[in-house]
Order: sequence, then C-alpha cells, then structure tokens
Amino acid sequence: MRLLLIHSDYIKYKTKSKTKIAEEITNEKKEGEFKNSLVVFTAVEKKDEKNPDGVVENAATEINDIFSKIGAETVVIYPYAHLSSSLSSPESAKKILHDMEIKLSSMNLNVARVPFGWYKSFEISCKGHPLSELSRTILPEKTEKETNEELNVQKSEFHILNKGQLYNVDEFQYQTNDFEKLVDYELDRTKSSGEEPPHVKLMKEKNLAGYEPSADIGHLRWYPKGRLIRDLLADYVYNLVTERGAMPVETPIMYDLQDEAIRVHAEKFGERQYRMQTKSKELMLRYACCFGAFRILADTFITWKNLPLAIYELSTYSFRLEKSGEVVGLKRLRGFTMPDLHTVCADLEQSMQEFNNQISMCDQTGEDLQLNYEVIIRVTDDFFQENREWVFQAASIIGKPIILEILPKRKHYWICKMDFAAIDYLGRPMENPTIQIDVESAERFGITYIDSEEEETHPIIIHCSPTGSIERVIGSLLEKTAIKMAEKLPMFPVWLSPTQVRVLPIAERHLDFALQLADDLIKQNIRVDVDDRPETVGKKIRNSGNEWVPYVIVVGDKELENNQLMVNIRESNEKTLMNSKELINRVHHDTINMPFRKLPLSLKLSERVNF
RNA sequence: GCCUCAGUGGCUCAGCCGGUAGAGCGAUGCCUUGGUAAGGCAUAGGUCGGGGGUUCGAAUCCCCCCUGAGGCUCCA
Repeated sequence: MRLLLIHSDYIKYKTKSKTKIAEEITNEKKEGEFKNSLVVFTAVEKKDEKNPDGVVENAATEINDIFSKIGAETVVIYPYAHLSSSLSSPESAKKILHDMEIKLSSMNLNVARVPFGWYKSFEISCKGHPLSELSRTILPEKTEKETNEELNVQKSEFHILNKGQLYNVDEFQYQTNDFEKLVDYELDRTKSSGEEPPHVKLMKEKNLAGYEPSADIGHLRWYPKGRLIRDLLADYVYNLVTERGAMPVETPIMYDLQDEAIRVHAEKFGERQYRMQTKSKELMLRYACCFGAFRILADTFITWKNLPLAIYELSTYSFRLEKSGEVVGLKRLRGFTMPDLHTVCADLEQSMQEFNNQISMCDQTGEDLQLNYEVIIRVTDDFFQENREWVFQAASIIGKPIILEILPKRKHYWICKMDFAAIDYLGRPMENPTIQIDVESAERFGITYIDSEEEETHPIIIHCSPTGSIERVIGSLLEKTAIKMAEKLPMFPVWLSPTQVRVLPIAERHLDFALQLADDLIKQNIRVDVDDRPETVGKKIRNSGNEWVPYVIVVGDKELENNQLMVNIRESNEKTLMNSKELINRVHHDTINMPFRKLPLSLKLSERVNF
C-alpha cells in the first residue's frame, strides 16, 4: 500500500461521473469539504491482498502516529490509484479502504472516506509545514517489533536444576555469587552500575588490542602480544576438536544472496548483517561459519556409517552489524573470531549422545583457560516433555547447579541449547561456549545422508563453539584478573603469557650470562626475554610486574658463581631459589598439554617497540 | 539506533565563565654500575578529534560530523 499524506487547511471534492468499478453512494457523499484535515491519498497494491488485515493494521498505526503529531481534526481517506503501478483488484481495494475507515474510527479518530471508483474534481490547500507532506509504503507483514512482542507474550519458564532436582529460582539456596548473578541476569533483575568493564582498559594497557578508528566500529587492531594470545587460543581449539575427530575446513566469508537457502537463513538475521553490492551480485558477509559448513555438507556424500561427522572452522572473521551503542571492548564486536564446529548426527538420539560429549569438551575449556563458567540449558517445551531424563542427565555432567529455561514454543532453529557464561567484573555474563541441536538447517540446505535402510534422510546438526569467540575468551580472562586483583596479582595462565620468563641482569657484566640462560630456556620451548636496559633492578621488577610476567629471574654476581637462580614467582608472589633445570620443569608443568608458540618479539627489551 | 557524558604530546590527565598550551609516565641524551614494584639531570614531542560559525582574538562559546563511555534496546 502506498500513502501520500497531506496536512491541509481544507480539501473539497466533487464526484463527476462513475467508472465501472464505482461503489454505490448516497447523495450526500457526492461532494464534501473537510477543514484542518490529514488527507491520506491511498493506493492499495497487489501484495496487500495476501494479508488485508495486516496492511490495514499497519496503515492505521502509521496514520494515527502522524495524526497525533500534527494536530489535524479529521482523517480523510482518499482513494488515489496513481501512487502505484501494481494495483490490487478493485474489490480488495474497496474492502481494505472500508476496513481502514472502521479501524481508524475505532481508534477514536474522526474519519471520512471519499468514494471509490468515481471521477472526481478536488481542491486542496497544503499547510506547508515540515510534516505536512509525507509519503509512506505500508507492507502487510507484521513489523519486526510486533512479531517479537507476540513471541514474548509467551514467556519462558526458569528453574534451577541441581542433582536431578528442579528448584524454584526464588527459593534456591545459592552457593556461589556468579551463579546467582547469571540467574538475576536471565530474569532481568541485573542492576547496572554504570562503570566501564575493566577489560577495555586492560586490553590497551597490556598492548594486546586497540580500537581502529579508521575501520568500522567494533573492528580491532591486534598488537604482537594480543596476536600471540589469539594464535595460541586458535591452536588450542584446533587441537581440542581435531583430537576428538573433527576435520578442519575453511570457507568463504561472503555469500551470494541469490542462493535461496542462504537468503532465507540470512533474512532471519535481519538488519544485523553487512551487505555489499557488486556489479552483478548482492553479497552478505558471514555472521558465522554455518553457511560454508552447510554448503560443504550438502555437497558431500554421507552415509550412516560416517556419522557422527564433524567439520571445524575458526572464523577469522565473522561479521555482525551490531547496533553502534551495543559494541563494547572485546565483549561485543562487529568483526570477531569464532571457533565453529558442526556435527552431523543421524538422528535425535545420536545428537543427544554427541551433545553429552560436547558438554564435557566445553567444560574442559573452562578448566584449561582457568575460567569459571556458569551454565544454562534451554529447551523447547516439547523437547523437555519427551526427553526429561536426558536433560537432567546432561545437566549433571556440569556437576553444579545450572539454570533450566523452558521455551513454550520453538522460536529459532534449535530445540535444545546449552550456554556457558563467564561472569564479568560488573556481574554480567559474557557468553562463551555454546552447543545447539539444530533441526531445521539440514532440510533448508539440502544436507542428506544415506541411512541403514538405504534411504536419503535429513540429519540433525549440532552447532558448537567450544570456547565462544576468541575475543570474548581474552575479554573474560582480563575481567577475571580484575575481579581477583584484590586477593592476587593479576596474570594470564602461563601457557598464554606472552613472556613466560624474564631475566634481569643487574649490571652489564651479567648480560652474557643472562643471554646464555635465556638461550637455554628458549631451547626448551619457553618464551623468554632479557631486560638489558640500564635501569635499576627495582624498576625492571616493577615493569615485569606490569607486564604480568609469571617468572622473573634476577641474575648478578651470586648467580654467576653458584648456578642457583633467584626466581620471582608471580602466582604465589614468592621468591624461590632453584636451578635452571627446576625452572624448566616448573614451566613445563604449568603448560602441560597446552600449545606453544615462540615469542614474536625481540629477546632484548632495549630493542623493543612500544605499541 | 535513541538519551546522557567525554575526546588536549605515545599513555594518564590538568587547563575550559575567551587573551601566547601544562604536568606525570614513556621516549631520547648524559650522569649513576646497581640485589627485588619508579635513581638523578637535561632535551625533544601538541593544527587541543574533524569541519563550519560567533569574536579583534576560540582548547575554552554555538552548530554539524567522527570516535569513545554509560544507560535504554538488542545479541538468531
């Protein structure tokens, strides 16, 4: 429907002659005049016929909105076919215009309607203020907001699930602060304190990452130390999933919206995507690896013997056009890196088994990253009724109380989902790992496998991000240090610390010894550097503290003589005497089974650049 | 996206009822050659986020834009 709205001093019309499609009218409607009126020239279009009630509803809402702003006395609906080149049938148009009149009257507006299907003369005087001339295109679909409101009418139920028992969220005895905070957040009870999350300052201060004003909002630049941590985390997830049988792939970051499945999947995401137009195509930037993974799986010949089958990709990058006011630090970005695992399962039963395995995998990442996750399992009501025992069993793998959300109806593509969240300094969750059972996408993307009956069947697909986005992991680690700052010196886990061991020569004559020691440690796959700057020991100690270096060795005359090293251990804030062998063992013990990369910075601090 | 606040050397910030840009850290140079969280002295470094306006004169007042923070909203 097309509308042209004119706020007029007056409008006068007079019917001249009938057309074939004219409506029957009484004599008094043959002419008319309306003072101070909002004249709504209206053309009803073909596509309005699909949902006449919807278009009437949306048009009335829009007209009422404008009417209330300009202070006119009357709304005059004036049929005006010339606004559109794709008109509806005259019968539909009459009905819709008539319904609009009734709808607007029911909103307590003074409404008049000019007859349909007559040749008319008219005279109008436009007031000429900024809102006096407006045009609108009204679509029959419900607006996104209304759709959301409707869905939200049906509220989820929240329970606490602990040791096979359900508890009321208000009566449960909370043992930990973090868990209570997640419950508060889910129930919309979190009070905001108005502070900046500390990780934003820390990421800049520690030379990990910074904002890039010349890019779009929410795209970061990464300095060498930050890049190193990202790479280590990428290696970590790669090992984690490939050890469990997943096969790494890499897929494009942009997709053609002419592809039906991709378009439908993308439409669901609505406004929040980057789009670009080339000469011949409209492309979107991926917001996850799903597109590429699904296309690969759709083109792969799979049989029941191959299942479950998992492919893995680290999405550097995924793009989401988050609203500008929502983008913050490492927590919410427009360009981010997400490990994305897609597992094809034969049926629901297999997907639930696999889900169990992935719970353990996600739980493991909390341990390896030294992060505390609080957990929520979300299920549709249907799924819960049929798989109650399994849900309780899945919850028990976590080994502590979790939240259970039961959604009355399936809103999205998943029927069961588990989210793991670290709690930040301000008591708000940072969503990290997630697992979802997807029952929709296989069909939409044409993914099939041959089952044991030799039938082509659509599988169930599990989406899983074992750590959540790499940026959020780093953000969570920084938030954790801020929380613990009061009781403990802040630091990263040793395997993620850019410098693991720093050697501080006291005077120039100790430098060769320091370099030799560093070299020995480097050969043992330890990231070492040497603070060779002509500064006092006190200052070098202070600097190494600011850089959160886990082990700092001061070498002077004593060390040159007796081969014993005085090691400052950040973890315990103690000084301990040990030899280099013991130090190497200790670092190896700290980083056991974790990935290693060399330090991509110059060995001597005197040669380093400050970012 | 909306509302509120902010943007001054590489970093943290002062100056802001208009009158020639300041400090600390960092950097550089010299002195100090040292034992566990800032040794001393000196030097360099700023189109005061960008653009426009008011004014004899703008970091300071006004308008627009960009970037950031908080809140609202949102996160498939």
